[in-house]
Amino acid sequence: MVEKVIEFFNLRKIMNSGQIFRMYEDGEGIFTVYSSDRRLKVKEKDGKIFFYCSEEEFESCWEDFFDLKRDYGSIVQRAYTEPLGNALPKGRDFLKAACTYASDIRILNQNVWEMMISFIISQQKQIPSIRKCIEALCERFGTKHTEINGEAAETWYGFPDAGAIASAGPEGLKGLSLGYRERYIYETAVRYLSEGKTESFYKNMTYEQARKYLCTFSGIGEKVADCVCLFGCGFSDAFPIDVHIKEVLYREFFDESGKRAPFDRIPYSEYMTVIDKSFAPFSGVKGIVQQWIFAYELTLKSNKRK
DNA sequence: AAGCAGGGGACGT
DNA sequence: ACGTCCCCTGCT
Repeated sequence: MVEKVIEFFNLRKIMNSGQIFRMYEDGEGIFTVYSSDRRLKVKEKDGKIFFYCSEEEFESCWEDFFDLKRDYGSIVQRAYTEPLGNALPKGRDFLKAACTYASDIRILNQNVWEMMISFIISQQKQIPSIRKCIEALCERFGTKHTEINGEAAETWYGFPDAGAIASAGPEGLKGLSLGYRERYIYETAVRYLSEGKTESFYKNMTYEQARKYLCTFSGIGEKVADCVCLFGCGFSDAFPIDVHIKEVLYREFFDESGKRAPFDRIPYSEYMTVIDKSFAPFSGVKGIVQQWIFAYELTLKSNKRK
């Protein structure tokens, strides 16, 4: 077991931040995280974090997975001190509030292949349904793991590799509630397999190259590519733009001259321009700002519903 | 109770 | 720049 005191780290908020789907809270402050064929239990108690793994596994895997080597404090400080690229005072206040709420969310460094499939599944779906689909996919195609911890033996499944999905054939994904995404997943698996690239292939490209390359896979468009870049490839400048982000940017960061069309009918590229301008002080870590804004906007919405 | 709208999009004339 | 795609969920 590894015990740490970690600033800017909140497991529950990370679990609910939409960047990871295979993470569960089993009891008060006790979480299980799945990634590829690994599983980790983590506990938060009295300001300490307990990682239930060896020192060696922590250093070689989970420390990077949870992005613990990054100095989040300096990024947070920028949110309060640096002027924003645009002149809208409203946007600046919103960013500060978002940072105050969400600065303890880390951007995870997850498996690239797992991110590709997970975010292909995510399109036009809500989070609980995404979780169910991914879990079903793991049960059907993933490696079965059986561990005996003391008296209790429990079974869990790893995330399937491309070969397991490809060899099932084009009809192999039926019955998993994937809908039109079945074809995307199958085709992406076949191509990923045939190319035989490893994670480092994606991570060693520039962000722009990786993004463009990912978009050539079936079922991966700009938004999904940005999710893979940010949560998988380690490109912390990637800024996925979904409907929620569009709504916030439109409301808080657009000047009136940019508002001729409804927010959901303005193209991705125009939002990218606004982001580059508004968040220039965060160049290199724009994706972290995205996560603050996204998480804060979701809580605003869920509070409004009550 | 059946029917509708919408969901962290991608793709195609 | 538009409609269409599958499937689920929540609402009525």
